[in-house]
Amino acid sequence: MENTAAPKRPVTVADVARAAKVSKATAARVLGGYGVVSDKIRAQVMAAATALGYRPNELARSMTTGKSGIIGVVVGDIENAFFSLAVRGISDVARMAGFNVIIANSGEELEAEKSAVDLLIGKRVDGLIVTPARCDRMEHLQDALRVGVPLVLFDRTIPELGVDAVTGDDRDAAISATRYLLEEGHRRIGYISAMDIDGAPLVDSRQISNSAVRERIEGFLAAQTGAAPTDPRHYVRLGATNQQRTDDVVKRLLAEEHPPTALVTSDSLVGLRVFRSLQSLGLSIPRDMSMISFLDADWTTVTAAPITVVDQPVYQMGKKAGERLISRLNGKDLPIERTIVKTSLIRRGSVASPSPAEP
Amino acid sequence: MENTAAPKRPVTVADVARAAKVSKATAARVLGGYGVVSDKIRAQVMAAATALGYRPNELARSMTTGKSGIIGVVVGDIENAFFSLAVRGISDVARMAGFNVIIANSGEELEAEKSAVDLLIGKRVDGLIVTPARCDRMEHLQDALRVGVPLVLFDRTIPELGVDAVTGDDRDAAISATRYLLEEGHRRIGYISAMDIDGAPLVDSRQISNSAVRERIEGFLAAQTGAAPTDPRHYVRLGATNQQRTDDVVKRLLAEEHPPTALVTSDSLVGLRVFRSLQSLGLSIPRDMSMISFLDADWTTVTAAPITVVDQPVYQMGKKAGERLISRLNGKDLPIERTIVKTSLIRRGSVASPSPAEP
DNA sequence: ATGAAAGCGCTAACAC
DNA sequence: GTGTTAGCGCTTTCAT
Repeated sequence: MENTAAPKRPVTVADVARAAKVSKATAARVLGGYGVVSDKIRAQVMAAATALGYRPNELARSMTTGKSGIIGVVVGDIENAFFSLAVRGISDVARMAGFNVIIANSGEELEAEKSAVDLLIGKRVDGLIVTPARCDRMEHLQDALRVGVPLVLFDRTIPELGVDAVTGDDRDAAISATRYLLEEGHRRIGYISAMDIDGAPLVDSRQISNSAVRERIEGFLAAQTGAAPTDPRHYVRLGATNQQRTDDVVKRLLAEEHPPTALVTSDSLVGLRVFRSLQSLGLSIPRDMSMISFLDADWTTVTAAPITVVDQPVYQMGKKAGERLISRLNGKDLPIERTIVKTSLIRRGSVASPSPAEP
Repeated sequence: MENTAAPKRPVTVADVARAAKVSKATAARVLGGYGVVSDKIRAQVMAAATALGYRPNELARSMTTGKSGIIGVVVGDIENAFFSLAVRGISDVARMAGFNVIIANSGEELEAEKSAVDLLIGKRVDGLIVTPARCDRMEHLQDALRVGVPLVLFDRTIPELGVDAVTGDDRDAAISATRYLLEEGHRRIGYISAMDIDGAPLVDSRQISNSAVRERIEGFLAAQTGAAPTDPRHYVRLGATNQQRTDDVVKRLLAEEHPPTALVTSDSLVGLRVFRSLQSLGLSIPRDMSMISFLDADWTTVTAAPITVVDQPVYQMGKKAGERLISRLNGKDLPIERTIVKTSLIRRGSVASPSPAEP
């Protein structure tokens, strides 16, 4: 006897109401779980509902309530372990709070980010968590604010925007990592990041539009004040966006008259690429080159010498961002806040003293 | 003078119509890009729209058209590189075709998968791509079909369901990997997977509810017919769901009277865990133990001996699944089809002949 | 080519 | 407690 046929037209509250011989409002009340209904009627309606195979139309529901129950998340690249872990954190708290998450990829491109935000607003998401590709372009984010969509920034911050942000303690983390290398005797340290601009030495850190990268570099430079024999900016290189470009960056760095004896890499993807470059150049870590990478990624524990890393509690960061947003969605009127999540240095085996001792 | 104030109440077609001094229908026509309107009026309306800062309410739009423009994707674990890559493939083709993707995590749990499917149907997704946690439970998927939501299975298949599926050539892949080990002289080969059941030796492969895992194991066994001195099922172990349980599984396997000389791991996460177990036991690859892992993951290229892997073109698989679904959404009436994507063995450095030669 | 009016499925006032 | 009635913002006949 099975389930009664294929209802091409979906079952609505009206259908259920009719079957249960009650008004639409009453049926809606039990189906929607609001208002008050007698147990008897409730049972009647439920019976009718399951018999007909009723499923609420969330669209219609959202439409009348004005809430979609969806949180929009715009990340730089979902393939990056950093973002997938963060998304997991966000999703977990979201699910607990009864929200769903819709994810969009910006590919770290401003235009894609813009249209993603636009689209999510069109879908009437209740709130937005965004990893802004650039911290100097925020019209689309102001748009979101203007239409009243709560926004939390993730990993990077835009102070002028006046919204919550959850980031790592990037400056401090970079300082710790750099100091550690300094203590181990390194005097020429390279810093490699993935920003999509040329691989030439850095001139002014303010030209870097990604606040996390910028702060990391500023910490890196600050830690070396008075300690480095030459301008440490000389060893800051951007543009490690893929393996080939990373190979170039690394090669050029090593071709310097006084090449660095240690490398700091700005995230786990760059770290992996740099590791491969070094590998293909036949350099051994930490004998020929020391290195520290940001993010405690999978691969850092299985290399011949496990990699010393700056451990960012990414999952926690995601959770924090989610919690913050959800608090706002639940009407809590909190002050704007930048949540800075502490990181720690995990010392493993990729750092050693430089072989030819420095003066 | 900036943008005119903060419109707490969003701008609707009616507002635009009023401002442009045309009827709601006309405004809707140009805003929605359908029907016919004179250029003059079109310009008028557009002007009014931008002036007021109109943004379409996609919810209302979906509500009346019955299409949400959303594809729902239910994956086992978004943190797993396998799934994030696949999602990327799906998203890319979806975006090109004008669809959005909403992702849900099942954590490989049937119940979570059920409610995810339910919820997505409630949100009126246009179609569904699901990685079924179990291939023997499909009521919720039949539900989807019953309400008319097109469905494509990913990575695993459920023949009885009669829907499209995109999978790897798991059986063949396992056969190739196993044969290769056989050719290298291995006679006792372990197979480790992550199914959430006990780590005891396998009795009957039909008890495995994940079709990909099952087929892999069947291929593994088939390849050894007549080649292995003992029943190869003895060396098939499940339950490597986390590092500790993997350590246990590996230890027990090595404690056998005749321990295996090579290991095949069912996916990159299990592979990583097994690698770590081996590492912590002080075993060197491939000297003390050979291994082959499924999936060409990041970490497999940076280990001291890079890992030989079964390379699954996951991104392509994701794209295929997306394309298939979108074709159906666009009304194409295709026959049910199981798309099997060919994999290949990438020989790197983790396989060597077993040290004490076998009789 | 444009306008008027009727819904989509649901919730939310407001009566009874 | 339960029923009645209005919409939400959009698309879509059906006239004009």
